[in-house]
Amino acid sequence: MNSQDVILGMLMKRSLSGYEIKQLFESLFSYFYNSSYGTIYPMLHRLEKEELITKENVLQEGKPNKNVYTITDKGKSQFTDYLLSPVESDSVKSDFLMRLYFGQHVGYEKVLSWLTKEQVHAQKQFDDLTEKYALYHDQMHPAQIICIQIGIKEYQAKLEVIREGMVSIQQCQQEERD
Amino acid sequence: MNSQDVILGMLMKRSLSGYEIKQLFESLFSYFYNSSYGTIYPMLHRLEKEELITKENVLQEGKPNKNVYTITDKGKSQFTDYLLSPVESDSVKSDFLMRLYFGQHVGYEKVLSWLTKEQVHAQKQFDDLTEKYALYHDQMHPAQIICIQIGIKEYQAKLEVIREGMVSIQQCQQEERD
DNA sequence: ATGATATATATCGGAATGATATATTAACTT
DNA sequence: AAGTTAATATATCATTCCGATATATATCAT
Repeated sequence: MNSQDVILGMLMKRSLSGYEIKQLFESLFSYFYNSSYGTIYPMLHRLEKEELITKENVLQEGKPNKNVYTITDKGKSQFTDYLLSPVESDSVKSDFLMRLYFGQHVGYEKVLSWLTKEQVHAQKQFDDLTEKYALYHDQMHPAQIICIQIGIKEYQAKLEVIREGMVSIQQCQQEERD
Repeated sequence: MNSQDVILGMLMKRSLSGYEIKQLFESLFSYFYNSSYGTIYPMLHRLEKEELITKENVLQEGKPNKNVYTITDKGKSQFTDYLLSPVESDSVKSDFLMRLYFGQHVGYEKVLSWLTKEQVHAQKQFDDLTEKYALYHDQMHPAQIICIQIGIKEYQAKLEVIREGMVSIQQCQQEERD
C-alpha cells in the first residue's frame, strides 16, 4: 500500500483535485492514512503519465482554477489488483506513546501535560468519528462500518486508559510531596 | 520524533548493537514505532560522527563480533531536549483499515479473509503485550504502565469489533445467496 | 558437505515527509 | 484605497525513511 493505491481508491468514487485529495486525507482518512502535498502532486503527475488517471482543467468562480483528475479503466484495474494483493502490516509512529515509554526521564508534571494534550486530541477524533458514523452509517458498506467502528472503539479505549492513568500519575505526584 | 530520538532513548537504559536495536524495535517497540536496518545503521554512524554515541567492538564466542554503542553526555542531553520539545502528531498507515474502507469494490469473501488474518495478528499482539505486562508491570514506571495499557486496551477493542464485524459480513453473505 | 537458521553489518534505489515558494481570490481592517 | 489575513490551489526540494539486497560468521540438522 502506498499513496498511489489510496489516491486511486479515492478517485473510484468521484473525480478530485489535488487539493480536495489533501482535504480527504486530513478529514476522514487521517486515522488510517495521511499524505502531504509533496507526495500528492508528484504522484498525480506520475499517475497521469502512466495513464491511470486523466487531467481536466476546471474554471471556478471566486476561487483559483483547479486540475480535476479522473480515474481511467486502466487505473480501475490497477486499483483492483491492489485490493487482491496480500495485506501489508501496519506501520505506526506514535510520538505520544514513545514519550510515555521514556517517561521515567522527565517529571510527573511533564507526563501529565502529555496525557492532557492527548486526551483533548483523542476526544476530538472520537467525537468526529462518532458524528460521521451517526450521519452516514445507513449509507455505508458493511466493511466501511467495521472500519469506522474500529476507530471509534480504539479511541474510546485510549481515552479510558488516559483518564485512569492521569489519576495514578497524580497519586505518584502526591506521594512525592510527602 | 525520528529514529535518532528513539535510538538514543533505547541507549539511555543500556548499551546496544545495531542488531539488538532492531530486535527491540520488533519486539516491545513495534506497536508504537519501527525502523529497518536501512535506517538504523546509517543513523548509528551519524550519531557516532556527531559524538552523541561511542562505538566499541566486542568479540563474541560462537557468534560474529558486534559493535556496541554507548550514549555520551552530549547524547543524553540531546535526548532530554527531545523529551521537552512539543509532542508531534501520530502517523498511522494501516493497509488493513484502508482495505476495509474500500471493501465495497471486492466480495464479502475477501473482506472476511482480511478480518480473519487481522484477528490472528491482533490476538498475537494482545497476548504478547498482556504477557509482558504480567511479567514486568511491578518493575515498570507509572508512565510506562499507561503506555502498555493503551496498547492492550486498543487491541482488545479492535478484536471485539472484528468479532462482531465477521458475523455481520457473514449475514450479508447469506442474504446474497437467497 | 549442504542447507537452514541466527547473528551481525552495510548499502542503495525509490518513496515519503516537512518545509517552503508561488499565485489567485475573498474578506476583513485601518 | 491600501494592506493584511485566510482559503484555495499547485509545485518543488532537501532530508529522511523503507524495503530489498548483499555480505560474512557461526551453529545445527540431515
